[in-house]
Amino acid sequence: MASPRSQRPQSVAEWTVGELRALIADGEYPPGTRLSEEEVGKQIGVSRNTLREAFRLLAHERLLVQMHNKGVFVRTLDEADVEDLFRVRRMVELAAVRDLPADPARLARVAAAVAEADVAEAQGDWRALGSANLHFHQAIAGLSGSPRVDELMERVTAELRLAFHAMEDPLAFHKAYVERNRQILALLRDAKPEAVEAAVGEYLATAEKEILDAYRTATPPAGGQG
Amino acid sequence: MASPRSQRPQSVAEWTVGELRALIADGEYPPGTRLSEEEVGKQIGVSRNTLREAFRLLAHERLLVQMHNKGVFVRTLDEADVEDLFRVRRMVELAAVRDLPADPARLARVAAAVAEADVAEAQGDWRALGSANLHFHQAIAGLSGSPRVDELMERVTAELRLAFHAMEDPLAFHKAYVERNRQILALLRDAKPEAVEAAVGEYLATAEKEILDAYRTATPPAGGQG
DNA sequence: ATGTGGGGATCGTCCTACAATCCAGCGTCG
DNA sequence: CGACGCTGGATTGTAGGACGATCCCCACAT
Repeated sequence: MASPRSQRPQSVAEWTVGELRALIADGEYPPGTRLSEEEVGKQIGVSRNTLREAFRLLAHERLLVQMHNKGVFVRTLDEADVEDLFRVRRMVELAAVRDLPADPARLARVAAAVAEADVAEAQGDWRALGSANLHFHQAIAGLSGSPRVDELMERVTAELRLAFHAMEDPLAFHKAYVERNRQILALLRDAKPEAVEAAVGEYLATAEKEILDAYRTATPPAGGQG
Repeated sequence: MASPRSQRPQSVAEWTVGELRALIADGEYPPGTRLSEEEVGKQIGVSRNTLREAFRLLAHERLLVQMHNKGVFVRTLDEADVEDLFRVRRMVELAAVRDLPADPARLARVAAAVAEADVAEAQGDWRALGSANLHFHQAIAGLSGSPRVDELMERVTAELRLAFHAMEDPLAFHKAYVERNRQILALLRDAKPEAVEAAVGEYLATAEKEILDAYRTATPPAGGQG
């Protein structure tokens, strides 16, 4: 029944978490959607118990919000959320590039993300392009070599993806950053920490502004859920 | 039945999470302990379903580890964990004091933590003293004014607490940092960012070294748990 | 000493049950 | 005609039972 997007689920509950995460990221369940336990359970083929375990986890990751006796909803980010997410990104990404590791092999993941973006751009797939860009920045954060930072960044990007759905022209939005990321990679290869830090900082400022502008332009859907 | 350490549980599952967190932090369930679903469920008075929701959450927070078909165990930190935790602390705490907010009112929480430590030290309660010290550093991180950083730091300190149980003389260990924290508070009040950053950095280096030394001295309990 | 095969215990998952709560629709009353 | 309040249906929150799968311990045989 469920799509074969999964890996090798060690447990049904874990698999369910991944499945839901993917469904949310892909916009199958857009922000604001109410996820009925019975319905979703039937749809992806797990019991209510297992599903509730997954819901609780994803709520903890801020991808869902649980409203007592009313159900769980896909999270809708507000401006404060976006600002906070970028605050965290600044902290994480700038710290990562500030103390650059001597090991250039670590740049492989960064380079891979750039290549991924090229493919996605060629295909005009904005969702894949957005993912590629996020992967790029996960790789940047990954330069710190910290498992916990990696996990944090994964959560941050997952949340940020929720904001993408608010963009008017996602393809154009994401396209603008491909070149920028390529330049950052070049600076990383040249081992110029200050230049990298400046470039990443500038990137983050621009992206934040652009997303916030989109938020302020769009009619606030009013449906308060927090 | 369960102790009145809880707050205002919006749901039993949530309350259970808090309860377990407290039991682990207090050393009631020391690292390595196996938590039987049936046993714990009976003990704190929740059904197995609810308990499993809580377990899954705490495993996600790295306070527990779930081993397939073998049960959940209280996490045991290894050296790499401690190093990573301090890596994150450096990133978070140094970033927080680097961009100091002009608002001195934010220092209230920091000051409160110092006072808390004084009380705990006077009473010779090492657990309370350890908590106070952690609260101090949560307050430091809180200077960033980011909800997500706050949450991250809460998780980091919860994990770090697991390491405290490995210390030989916890009271002496924690005592050493009270004065240090008081000095940091003074520097914060004087609004001397560089000095604060240096002091916090030095603090972290010392604490990390001390904990790691304790780990290397203690006989490695060998019980690998994933 | 080593290998093998139960047997018991626990986990993982699903299912059912039921009180608590919310929501929509409807009727009553001002 | 609009506001209020009630009832009924639907959904959540939690408990509890069922059952296969898996692991661990131990007796037993080689």
